[in-house]
Parts: sequence; C-alpha cells; structure tokens
Amino acid sequence: MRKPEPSSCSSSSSSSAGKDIINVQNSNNVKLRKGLWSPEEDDKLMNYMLNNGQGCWSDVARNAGLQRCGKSCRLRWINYLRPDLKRGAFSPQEEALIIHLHSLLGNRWSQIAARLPGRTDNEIKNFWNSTVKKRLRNLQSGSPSPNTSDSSSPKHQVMGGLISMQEQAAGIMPMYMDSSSSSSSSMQAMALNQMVDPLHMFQHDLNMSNNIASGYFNAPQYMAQIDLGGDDLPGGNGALGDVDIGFDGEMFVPSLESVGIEEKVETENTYRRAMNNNTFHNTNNNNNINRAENLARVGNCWEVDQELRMGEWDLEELMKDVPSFPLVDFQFSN
DNA sequence: AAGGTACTCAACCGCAAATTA
DNA sequence: CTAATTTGCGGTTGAGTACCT
Repeated sequence: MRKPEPSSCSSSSSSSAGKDIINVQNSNNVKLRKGLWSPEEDDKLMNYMLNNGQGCWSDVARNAGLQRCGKSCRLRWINYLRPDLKRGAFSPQEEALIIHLHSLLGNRWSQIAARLPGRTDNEIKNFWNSTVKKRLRNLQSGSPSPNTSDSSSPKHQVMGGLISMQEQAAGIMPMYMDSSSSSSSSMQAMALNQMVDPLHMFQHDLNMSNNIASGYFNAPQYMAQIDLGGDDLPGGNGALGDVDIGFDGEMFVPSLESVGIEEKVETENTYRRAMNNNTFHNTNNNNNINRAENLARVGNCWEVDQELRMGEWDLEELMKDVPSFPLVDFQFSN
C-alpha cells in the first residue's frame, strides 16, 4: 500500500471539485483535463469501450485519445456512460429498497448499488445525502418536509407517504431520532424501514397498479401465487389509500426495544423466503441472462452473483432474502 | 424582475485494498 | 518479499438550476 503518485489523478493542482476545465500535467508532461466532460470526450470513451471493452483504465485513457487520467475515465464510464444505466428518478420500490439496504449495510454504497442494477453508488449516495437524510432530519425535528407540500409529482406523493409515516414514527420512538451520527442515522433508517417495508410497497404497488407494472415478472401471477396481503405483514393492515404508497392505514409498530438487528432480519426473512422461493426464482428469464452477458462484455461493475461480505458477519446470509433486483426489474410503461 | 436560498448531481479527492512487476 | 501501479470506495465540493420571497 502506498499513496498514489503526485502526478496521478489526485493531483493537488486544484482543490476544487468544481466543473471548470483545468489542465494538469502528469509525469510525462502530458496535460490532463479535469472538470466536466465534453460530448467529444464522451464519444471517444464510449466508442473505445464499446469496441475494446474495459482494460487497464490508464490504457483506456491513452488509447482512446483522451487527455484524462484513467481514474477520471473509469468514473465517467461507471457513473454516466455505461449503456445499462437507468435514467430518471428512483422508483418508489427502489427508494424503499435503498432505505432498507442502508439499514442493513450502512454507507456501503457500492454494495447497495449492486442490488439496484442500473444505479450507481454515486447516484444512490447523492440520493441518500440529499433526499433521505433530509427527511430523517425533518423527522427528527418533527417539522414537516417541504417536499410534502408538493403533492403533484408522483415522487413526492410517494415520499409524502413516507414522511407522514416518519412523523408518526417520531412520536412513537424518539429515542432513535436524536443524533446525526452515522450509526444513529442507520438506526433511524432501520426504524423507518420497519414500517416502510419494501415488500409491502411492492405488494401494494402491484395491488393498485398491475396495469403499469411491467418487466421481468408478472404481477397478477405473483398475486395469485402468494398471499402477501397487507394484513399478513406487520407493517400494514391492507387498508391502502389510492395515492400514497399505502401508509394511510393504521400502523403496527413493533417494539424497537425488543427487536434487535438479528431479530428484525429474521422477521423479515420469514416473509421474504416464500416470496423468493415461489416467485422471483421463477422469473429468471433469458432477458436477464442476456443482459448479464452484455454487461460482462462491456466491463460492467456489478455482478449478478457478487459475493458480499461485511465485517465479521456473513452479509450474504443476511442479504439472501432481500429481493435481488437482477431478477426483478421495475420498468414502468407510459 | 431580481436577488437569495435550497437542492441536485457530476466530478473531484484521499485513502486503502488488490494486483502486478 | 517489496515496491509500484491500478482499482474501488466513501466523503466532499461547487456549478447549475429550481424555487421562494
């Protein structure tokens, strides 16, 4: 282990992370550009990657004729140019899953991103830091989120539902809501997550919008195979509203004092096992296989069977019952 | 319409792990 | 085995933009 060379991408020629184009020199006196990528640079990198695949990133930068360091090329490809990237706002399911995964994984953005194909760790990190963190803060202070006032956008409808849940939660379990430390943030998210169960959201979303749920699984079939109605889950009573993501019913809030992480995970696992065994595994179709192959061909950064480990406990074991998104792609038709 | 504030997101930095020579 | 290099990650910054007063 050693520090990177001063001439590398982390050159201290500028402390700005801003978007001005700044030229720095590497050890070969070749000027390296920094800052925003031009469309021409994007084209060069895209063409090179599609034709040659991923190799050593410094070679990519050189061979593609880019005056960028390899690190910059890698970042640009992973966060912006990769053909499998999703665009647009996070779906309610993705949002719920992020909250859920963050409660399990903390700030391990790359591992969270690995469960959300088409999303990058940077994207998720930004989403968390700007949107979710703010909501947790509002929850902590008890003040309503400014976002809740905008009920016109679908995203805000969903998150408005989230907020109202958070506000309910704030009165119930204030002990989890009073610190900005990361661990406490995780606890907040966990507390939140106990009510914002992604599976519950999946189920409700399917209930109310089978007509728009498309992609790799058949929603009506799913409903027929497993009875996971809101009444079956500890997070809801099945009395679902028509706009918010179904939190307007009364909430069952488990005692947090009595539910540790392991218990919580096991409780959730109980519900997820049936789901995974009966539904998701049956949906592994050719689309997914081909997609995975294509991604491998262009050097994609996530792997379907990525092995996950965290600290001293077996992350894979912990995560095995969390729906794996490579098997379920939420694409909504217009 | 103008100025101020809040928010988003692309891109940077530093560090550490992994890999290669 | 060691040093050098590459890769990957999480934290942070700041320009651009949307929203508010």
